[in-house]
Amino acid sequence: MNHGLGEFEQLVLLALIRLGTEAYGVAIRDEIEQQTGRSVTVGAVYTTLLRLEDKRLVATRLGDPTPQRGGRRKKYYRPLAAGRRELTASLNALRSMTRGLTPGLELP
Amino acid sequence: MNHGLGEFEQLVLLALIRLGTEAYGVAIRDEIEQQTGRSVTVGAVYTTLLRLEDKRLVATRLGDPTPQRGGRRKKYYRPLAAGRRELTASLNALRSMTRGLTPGLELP
DNA sequence: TCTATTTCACCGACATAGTCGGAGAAATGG
DNA sequence: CCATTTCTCCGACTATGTCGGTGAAATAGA
Repeated sequence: MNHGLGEFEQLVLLALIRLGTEAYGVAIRDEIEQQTGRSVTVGAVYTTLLRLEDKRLVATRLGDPTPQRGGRRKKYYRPLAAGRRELTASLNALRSMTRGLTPGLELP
Repeated sequence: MNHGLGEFEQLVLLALIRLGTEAYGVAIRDEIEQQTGRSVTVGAVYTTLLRLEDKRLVATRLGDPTPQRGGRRKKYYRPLAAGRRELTASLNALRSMTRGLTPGLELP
């Protein structure tokens, strides 16, 4: 029986939600770096995305080539209902565990 | 180069903080089960605790035998400064990523 | 005392998640 | 066409997560 999502899986899922229709590999990497300040390689992102897809937590659609040098077709990712549910469950677990703790630790 | 804490490591660290001076194997397991509703084996807890100790994120002290049947000596765990720092960093990353999202996802 | 029973700590083995470097597919500009 | 850019994905390895089970103390009660 499988338990929750790993920490990085959570971050990737959250990036998908933040980016909406513009969520593809490189943008996801950038979003996580921007928001968390920690450096991330695209490779790590794609591997995680692949696994989330295997688990049917995210789905993809292909975009059109963009009119710019190297503008290869992008592959856009979006969370499925199951993915959102898992994410919510993971975050709720943390919320429960942090409830009542000193600010800075508590996840409001 | 190693990045943050895994999800379960976060939960264990949080349980240590919640339990204060009463944090030992079984109590930690129970606390996580109580708060998150998900079932956890003691083995999983001890393995994680061992690894956190290797990484110098937690320290231990031995208690006295308690006056009850089977009241074997407990081993109490407490987070070290480095452990609290790592935990805070992980939680802050999630806070940043959830900021601005619909309630239920956002970690206040 | 000695044995059954309870409470714990920890090991061994395997499954899942995280990380990175680099290969290689498509697209355009010259 | 060929160099260059943007992007996807593979292969290999490390780190985390999980569980079943072993066995060390400790006490209750025969």
